[in-house]
Amino acid sequence: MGNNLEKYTDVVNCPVRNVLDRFGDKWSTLVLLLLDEAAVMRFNELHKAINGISQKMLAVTLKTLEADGLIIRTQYPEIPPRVEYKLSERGSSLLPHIQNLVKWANTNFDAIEESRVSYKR
Amino acid sequence: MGNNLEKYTDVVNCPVRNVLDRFGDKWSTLVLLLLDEAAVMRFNELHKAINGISQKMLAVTLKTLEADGLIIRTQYPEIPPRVEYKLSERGSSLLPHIQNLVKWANTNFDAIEESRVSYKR
DNA sequence: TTATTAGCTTACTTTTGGTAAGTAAAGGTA
DNA sequence: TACCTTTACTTACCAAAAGTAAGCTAATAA
Repeated sequence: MGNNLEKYTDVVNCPVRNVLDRFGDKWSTLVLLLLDEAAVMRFNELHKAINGISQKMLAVTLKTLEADGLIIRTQYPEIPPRVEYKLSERGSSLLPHIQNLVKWANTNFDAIEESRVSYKR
Repeated sequence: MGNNLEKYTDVVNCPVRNVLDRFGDKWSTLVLLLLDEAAVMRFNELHKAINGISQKMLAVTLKTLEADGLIIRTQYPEIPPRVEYKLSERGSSLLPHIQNLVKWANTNFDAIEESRVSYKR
């Protein structure tokens, strides 16, 4: 009863779940990785850089990342509008962990693919 | 053109995306964390431990984790059946990275919640 | 008049997750 | 004999979430 499994099993109120869900989606980590390399990027730059994302999903992704304080949005009062996105400190502190997952995924990709193929047979 | 953004932007063929998608779902990390603590667990133990998962989703989750070689399924020829799940070496090698994300989520949870609230206003 | 930028809106499709029921096999109970 | 239990699932169906494509907006410059 008093063990530490409890902290995972209450899915609804779990802080971890609550946070990880936000960048466990299809695009968020991609945006974070790109901003880590590019310092600042504009909306259309990101849109061109991420092959296959729609404008709507990019807008939604940027908005939730901003709401969570992981990226900073700077808007310039110009016409046509100019908006720049960059990592916040909080976002930068998350990035090493994502990079580690990326490294893990890269080193284990081939073996996992093999497992998947042989699992089907 | 020869920069290293390319390795992220081709979403369809991206090995990272391909791998991370598999445990970026609703339940997989939860199962991995539980197996890390418990060494071995049976189907119904997991079902009881994870508040809110359906039998179907647990079965699907365990199957894909097994297909990727992250967990090992051992079946005993008894009636009623007994099936035990445990982490594989590959699964164990992934776990520290997940734990790091969990730690990050826990330390940043309060601040992120605040950001979310003030973002709405 | 058209292009530009950073979106928003609408309608639609796809993917994911959830519910409820059923199945198998052997043994125990009435 | 009929039926109830347990375990580890599978199946059929349904709802919700995520994603897509296309069109709309603003103000200005070419």
